[in-house]
Amino acid sequence: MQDRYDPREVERDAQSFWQSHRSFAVTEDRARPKFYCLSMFPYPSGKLHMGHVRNYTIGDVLTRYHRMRGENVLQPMGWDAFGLPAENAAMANGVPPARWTRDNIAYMKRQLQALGFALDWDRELATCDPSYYRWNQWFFTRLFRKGLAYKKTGVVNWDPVDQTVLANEQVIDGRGWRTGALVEKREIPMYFLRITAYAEELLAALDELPGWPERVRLMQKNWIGRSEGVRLAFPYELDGEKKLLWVFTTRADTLAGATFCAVAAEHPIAAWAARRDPKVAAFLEECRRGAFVEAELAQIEKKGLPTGLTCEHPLTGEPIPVWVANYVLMGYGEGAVMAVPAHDERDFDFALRYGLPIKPVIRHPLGDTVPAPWRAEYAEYGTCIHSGKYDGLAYQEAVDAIAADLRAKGLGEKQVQWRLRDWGISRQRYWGCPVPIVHCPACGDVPVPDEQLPVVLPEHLVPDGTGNPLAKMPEFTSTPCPSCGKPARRETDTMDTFVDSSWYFARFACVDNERQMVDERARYWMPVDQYIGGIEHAILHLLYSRFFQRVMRDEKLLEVSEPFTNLLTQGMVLAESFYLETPEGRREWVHPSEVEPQRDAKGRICGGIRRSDRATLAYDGLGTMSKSKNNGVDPQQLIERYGADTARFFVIFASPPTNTLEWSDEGVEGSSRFLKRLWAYCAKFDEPGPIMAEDLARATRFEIHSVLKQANYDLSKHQLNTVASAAMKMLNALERFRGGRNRTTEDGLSILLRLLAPITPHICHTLWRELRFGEDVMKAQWPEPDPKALEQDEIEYVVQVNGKKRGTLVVPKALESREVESMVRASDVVKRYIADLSIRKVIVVPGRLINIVV
RNA sequence: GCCCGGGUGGCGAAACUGGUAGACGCAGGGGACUUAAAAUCCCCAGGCCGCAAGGCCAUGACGGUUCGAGUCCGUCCCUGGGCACCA
Repeated sequence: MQDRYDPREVERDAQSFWQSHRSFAVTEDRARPKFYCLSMFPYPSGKLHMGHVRNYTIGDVLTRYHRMRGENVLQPMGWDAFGLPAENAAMANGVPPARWTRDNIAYMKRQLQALGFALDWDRELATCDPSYYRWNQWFFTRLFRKGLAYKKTGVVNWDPVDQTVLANEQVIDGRGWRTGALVEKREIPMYFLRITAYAEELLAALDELPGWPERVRLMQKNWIGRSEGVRLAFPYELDGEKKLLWVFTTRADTLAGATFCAVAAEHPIAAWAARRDPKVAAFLEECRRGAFVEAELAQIEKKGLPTGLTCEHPLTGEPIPVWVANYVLMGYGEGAVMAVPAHDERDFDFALRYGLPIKPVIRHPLGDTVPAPWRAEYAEYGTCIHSGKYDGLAYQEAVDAIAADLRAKGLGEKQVQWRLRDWGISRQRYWGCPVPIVHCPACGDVPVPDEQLPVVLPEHLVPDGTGNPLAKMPEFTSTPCPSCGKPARRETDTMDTFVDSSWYFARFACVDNERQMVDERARYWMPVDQYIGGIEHAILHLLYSRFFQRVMRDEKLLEVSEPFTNLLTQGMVLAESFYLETPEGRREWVHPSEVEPQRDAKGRICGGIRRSDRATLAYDGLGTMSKSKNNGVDPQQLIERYGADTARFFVIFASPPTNTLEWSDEGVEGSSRFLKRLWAYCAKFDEPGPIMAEDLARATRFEIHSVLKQANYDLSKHQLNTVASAAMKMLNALERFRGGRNRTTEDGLSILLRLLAPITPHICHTLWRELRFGEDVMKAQWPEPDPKALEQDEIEYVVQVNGKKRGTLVVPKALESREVESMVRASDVVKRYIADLSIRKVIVVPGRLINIVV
């Protein structure tokens, strides 16, 4: 065996062993428990980033651990290959997205292979392959026929110069990223998936996902957002016609305090008002150019105008003015609200601003009045006042009574409202899965029949930023209607890439099936037993996948309802970012490795200096590594310099998987040092050494097995950083005894190598063979601590006086608490710290600690 | 703004779900080896006071519960993620 650790050689040998033995190819095997371990597939952006390395190393550690436990483990890999960056790259370089994407896949695949992941590459898939996306299309047409996919208008960002739809990401400060033009909202027809039909089930089932982090379940719960309330109507008359303005409220108990109503800018009443009043029209125009994403919408100044319409209070018949306000969302509830300024903060601000009446109707903790400024107590539940017959009622009683009365008048009823909206999947973009619909002047929207699928996306096009190139391609758009055969137009919208990623995990089971979306094998492998991916996907991707899984279940394609039994959400890899503001106001992002950070008095980074030219840079804080901010650390250099095992060990050791990881290059060196030390220890393992004294052997054995016990516990909790620490502790324990193979060191080293094998598989593979422990460490049995090695005759108690540590006491193991107590009363510690004070109480925590209260 | 996390030495972290705060590492200091350096090995190391024994202070801040709080409760500060067309 070589003296020097050469990762390149070790990794090449191990990888070729796995390849020639087809070590990671798996098939259905009902004799063993199956374990489907999946990491979120990457978008092929060019090269792996640290987040990928972290994600896939965590997944690989769990995969190999479960394999060594004798389970039938599937770990596949694929590519989330459609998406916007490919179009951007195409525009920048004039290369078709297809070629850019496939080149990236080839490069990133080599990187994944270099990292030695135990992947079954036979199952590789890319969502941009027709063999994959045809099943998106097939499934869509089934949903369309069932009404679970449907068409309605939706709002998009419109760049009036490029005449194109922009993604939210492409809108910067309200302007198009390429043209700088003010972006407008535009309503266009789109296809939606009826996820709201599953809202109730998606919510209820969260309680039966013990393998998911509590916080993810909570986020999903809040996202789905079930609220119980009352849908009620304010009658009004328009052009001699009686009409109803419907609103939804969770606070029907405050109805008597409603002093005005407010409608969203997109509400029909707002449109009506705009036709009569140019000021309203201008306001709507302003809203149309205003914020689009919810985060901005929630922070804009609350503004509004009277529509000129007055309706009746449904209880009192009093006149209630109707306003249009920019804080009312068309997408939630009825697109209109009743405003109760006394008990709702937004309504309160709005009423103050426009001098609208504020009428308190709830007795809150601060009293019966609501003087400005706003206090959170005003919104609390309390008993009704100034509410006529409802006075004195508590929240629920009031809601029940009011709902019943409204119902009797036909002006309202209790309703469950969801925050969740249907999923708009149409994208006016080229590089995606074509929506399989043909528009026929005679037959309407006709789904493409199964035998004509897939609708193949032409791959040679290069988008130019002015709309979808498919729309300019008659060979694509002109097609006979599948229903009547007359000339018709093919839909050019493509699907949201979240559709692709909502079921790929099932397809890995049967990538080669050309006849079916999924088959028997998918029913064997599903659900995914362990899913691993970034916390940033906690809501959308995971919710869409849960929805898809249920629809597939209802289509009798799969049996289970939940796609992912256990979920590990890894923390993001963060890095600092710095930029130089150019004279034109653009930001030129400078890579952190080229920056000397500058710190303020508190030691916080507040800016930076570029090393090359001493330019002063602005600091943009810590954030996720991204191309746009030029702050990514390229793992390739790490792998080339230190080898895959060091890179793997480091990302596992640096931080627990769920923590965010603030990247720093220091520390990698230590991981490399540990592997070199391990190698050096093993290289001398067979050299003769001194005879090991019995008590040293016993102590070493105790150390190894107790560390192993803890490591196994940590593994079960997925706390992998301490498993890496455990391996280091084991090597430290073995090194205290220098050289020589004996029963103790052999036992210890074989445990160490097996414990470490999932993290650094290459070096462990080689050492396992070199030291003749066996043929393949991956086939070795997972180590369990020997209870005999853990036995101890004596226990060391910590002795505290009034909760402060004052000493220790070694006590024979078998003693009862009472006996321990009398021993401690006679001990030096008591003599020294207590002297003549009287002992009030002695608390003995068995096996651990004694606290004397004086 | 709303929803969900996190905050422990100079740095990454650990602490068996209320019981010895800082395991294991990184960076640092000292030493050995070397002509020298690198590599490797050994030792030291939370802060303050003290020659030492030892004492006091310390888990973002301030309160609370408890014999005992990094851990539980309350308020506040800082910070990361998500907010539906980035993936």
